[in-house]
Amino acid sequence: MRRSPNTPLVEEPSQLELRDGRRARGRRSRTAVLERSVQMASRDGLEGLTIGALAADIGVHKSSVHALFGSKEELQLATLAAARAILIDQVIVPALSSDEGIRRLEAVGDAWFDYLASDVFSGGCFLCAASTEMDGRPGPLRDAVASVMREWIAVLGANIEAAIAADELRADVDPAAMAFRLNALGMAANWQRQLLNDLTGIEYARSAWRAELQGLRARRPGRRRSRRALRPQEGDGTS
Amino acid sequence: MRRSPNTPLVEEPSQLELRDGRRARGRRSRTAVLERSVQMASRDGLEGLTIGALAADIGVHKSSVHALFGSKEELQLATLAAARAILIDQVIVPALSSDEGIRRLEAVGDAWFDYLASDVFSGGCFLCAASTEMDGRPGPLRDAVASVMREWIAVLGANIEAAIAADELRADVDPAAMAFRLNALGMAANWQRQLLNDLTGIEYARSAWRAELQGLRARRPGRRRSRRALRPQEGDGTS
DNA sequence: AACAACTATACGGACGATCGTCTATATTTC
DNA sequence: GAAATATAGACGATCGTCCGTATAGTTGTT
Repeated sequence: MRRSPNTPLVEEPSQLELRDGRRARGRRSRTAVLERSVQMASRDGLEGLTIGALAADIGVHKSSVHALFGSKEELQLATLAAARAILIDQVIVPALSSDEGIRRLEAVGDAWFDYLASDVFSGGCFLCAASTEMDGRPGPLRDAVASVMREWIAVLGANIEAAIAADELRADVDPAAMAFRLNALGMAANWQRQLLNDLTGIEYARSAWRAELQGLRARRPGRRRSRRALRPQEGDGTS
Repeated sequence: MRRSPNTPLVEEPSQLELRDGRRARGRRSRTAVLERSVQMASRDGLEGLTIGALAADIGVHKSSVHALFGSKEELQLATLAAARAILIDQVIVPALSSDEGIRRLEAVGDAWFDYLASDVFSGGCFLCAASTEMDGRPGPLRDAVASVMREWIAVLGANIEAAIAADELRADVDPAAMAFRLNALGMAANWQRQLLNDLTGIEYARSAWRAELQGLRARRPGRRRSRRALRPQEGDGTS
């Protein structure tokens, strides 16, 4: 496919455009590239992402893609940022309508597992893949991945703390430990779905996520349950 | 470093040699290559593993390494097999001295977390990395990774079933779901240790692993506990 | 025991393909 | 006019693979 020099890579402006200092045409082209690069990177990894294959996929010259981002590392960082935006849109934003604390943790879990079961990324959870891919080598890309994951863990931890403060969770719950366990469920669910083509892991994780929230309820539980003193549920996660 | 043509890549025979149909000299050389390739692949991934870099690391010509395995894919498969052998040696074998069921699950957990905290692989748990790396693309390599992981899950599941049969775990425990949760703890522990350089995840996982085994004890618990009816412990994993 | 035939290694060098990057140039946009 | 965008083409580096050749190790024959 040959195009006359300097027609834009996309015609229609996307709704995902970020307001940076650059011009509108390039912004749209960058967004269009990133929409493909997140998919490719979710399958082949951030390192397996190549400018040539990406350009061929879009139908554009290699140097055009390169020029838009300046270097491969910048492309990788932009791809990571785009994936983060998608994750926030898919998992965090839907949960913001629920009250902070237990309810939002439930909502985040629901949204996360829906997202893991969906095909938002053709190669599975982008950040799960990027985490294990980048964890061995130093550099700004690894730091960026770690930063995003810290954000995610912090969201879980903050809501656990809020739940404790609101007496929705027992006071002796360690927020960091509980956030670790909740996060572990999603990562393993993504692993089982992607590698073994098995969706039951997501259901196991859903059950275990609920059990974790139910099992550690404080003596005075939230609105939903009886006001009488309640023994903590044991919850083995098998529905 | 120049070597006269056809001196073996290693002088001393290793104790890890497999008895295949090939000659002894090449077998030793292959083993020597694999000792390095598992380390490189644990850092850079199975796909990031390159014959050239591997040969340079050992101090051998590129074509020598290639000839020993025939193709890069064969090298990758052999590297995976070598990593599997190391994992078995580090995690499974030490637990075989414990009785099947709860005791072996405890032993496997201990060995696994010791292994995850160690530097057996410089890039972290080989199979955790290979799982998320390969899960997007079809082929024999992905199948091999999936096969090894199925083995691992099956080991957990078999011991959970044995524990149920021996009344060490409650009869209503779903073995597959519990194996999923146990596996999730290790994968997340490896993730936190490698990406965030934080060993506390391993301690969270240890506690949660113990809590999982303790919390789902059957009414008639094992030798260690009182014979009186015992309420299942709730166990939030915070020590 | 000696020798030849043969196979498995190991090396050196080359192949085409693809990688990221750079330069030059044309066009659009501000 | 200046800055940004897009194309075309080339660069050296590295990728996996292959070929030719030399040697070591084994096997078979005498």
